[in-house]
Amino acid sequence: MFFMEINEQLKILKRGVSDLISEEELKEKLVAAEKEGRPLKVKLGLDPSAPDIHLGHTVVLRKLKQFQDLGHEVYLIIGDFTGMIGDPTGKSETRNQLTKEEVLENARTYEEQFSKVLDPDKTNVVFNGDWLNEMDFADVLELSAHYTVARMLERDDFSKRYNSGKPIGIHEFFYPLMQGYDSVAIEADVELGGTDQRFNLLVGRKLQQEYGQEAQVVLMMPLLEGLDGVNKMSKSLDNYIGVYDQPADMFGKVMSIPDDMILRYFELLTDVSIKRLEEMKEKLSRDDFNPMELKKELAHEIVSEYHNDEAAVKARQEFESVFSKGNLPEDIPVIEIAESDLEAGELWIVKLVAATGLVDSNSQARRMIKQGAVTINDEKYEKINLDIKVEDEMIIQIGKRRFAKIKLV
RNA sequence: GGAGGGGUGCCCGAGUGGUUAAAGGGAGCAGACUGUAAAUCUGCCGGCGAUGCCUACAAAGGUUCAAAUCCUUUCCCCUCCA
Repeated sequence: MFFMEINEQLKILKRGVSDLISEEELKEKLVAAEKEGRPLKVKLGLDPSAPDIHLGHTVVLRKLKQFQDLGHEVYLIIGDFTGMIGDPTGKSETRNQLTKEEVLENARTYEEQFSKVLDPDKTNVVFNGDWLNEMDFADVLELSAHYTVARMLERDDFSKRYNSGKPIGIHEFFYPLMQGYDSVAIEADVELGGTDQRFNLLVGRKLQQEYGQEAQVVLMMPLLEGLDGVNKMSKSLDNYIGVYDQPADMFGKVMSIPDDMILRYFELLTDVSIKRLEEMKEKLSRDDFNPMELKKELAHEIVSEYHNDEAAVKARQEFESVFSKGNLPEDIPVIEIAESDLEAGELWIVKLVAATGLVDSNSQARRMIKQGAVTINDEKYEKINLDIKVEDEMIIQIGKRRFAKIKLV
């Protein structure tokens, strides 16, 4: 058959894994798969509301890719049903209920984005509405009868809310049940997820058993910390690196992570060997070693994965030019300013800075200037009662990394 | 159905008639130092061409010279009892 030797498979699959329930069961499944000549069904559930993936998501996707490369079958389950009801975890906030069209559109986007990591030809994309919509109330009751309130309250998030007097909608109990039922519906052998999904993943195991199936193996990947090195990478915290970020941007973002994240990023986001990881660890522990070098290497790896090698080399040069030597970046956003807005070719400095869109308001612009953060054509300005003669190609810089080029129209 | 508690800025959280654009902390931004790292120090952190004006303490009204603070109604949340 086409499978690699079991222990080799295990070794690959265990890399970077945070929790595996259980290794024994996974091994057994791998053995059975080989014997019966059928690939394992490996499942990942997806929320259809945020179709914009970043490197945090790729941690689990890369793991899926490993399964895929080993010849197993990957199922992406789009939670369209869930999405159309609206995820309640924002309590009083308005739920964003998605229409069928939006869900489909998002799903399309998903496939596109996932192909950055996964092999689209070997990936099955399915919608959980296909089976959840078919259930009638009796089916739902039966499903819910397989779980108890006490067990639901074991979930950290629920028990915390319950104990601190925060509301829990009954329907919220159904989210883990629905996700778990997805495993029943496709008869999953393995389900992947972040460590935050532990509860839901375990519900899947339990439900499969209740419905007379073998329990899925649960494989949890760590949640990748974002650029701050503390909170998990997420859009809402704006500490993410998007897979579509431009090379220069991507490179720069990697360079801004805290040093103690370097190894972790290498382990979870690149294919460098375990041996190499050990070497790096040793280097980093030495006092006379400047981690910046390794970080640049990391940035290079990541940029070349999502773009290409050439782009990575260029991004590095650009980075060194701009931040080590203080040169201007190559691509500066161009802001158009109408000449009719000027008075005798001049504009009040506060308005000029605000016009770049690099700050939100005149007041912010005013503050930036007062704080000495504003440079116009290499000259620093700290006074706000000043009109500036606006010229074409004028460069306005705020802080270290915000630039704009003026274009007169 | 009954009784009680509560809703403050991005988040947490003080504030119960004026001195409050609202203590304190966190996050964020900027400056210094650096390696766009960490740590540290400093400043900023609603809007407005501004020593003033406007908008803000769940929503809408009201009392008052003056309200986040008092009253009324509405909405939302929680706890206990049934």
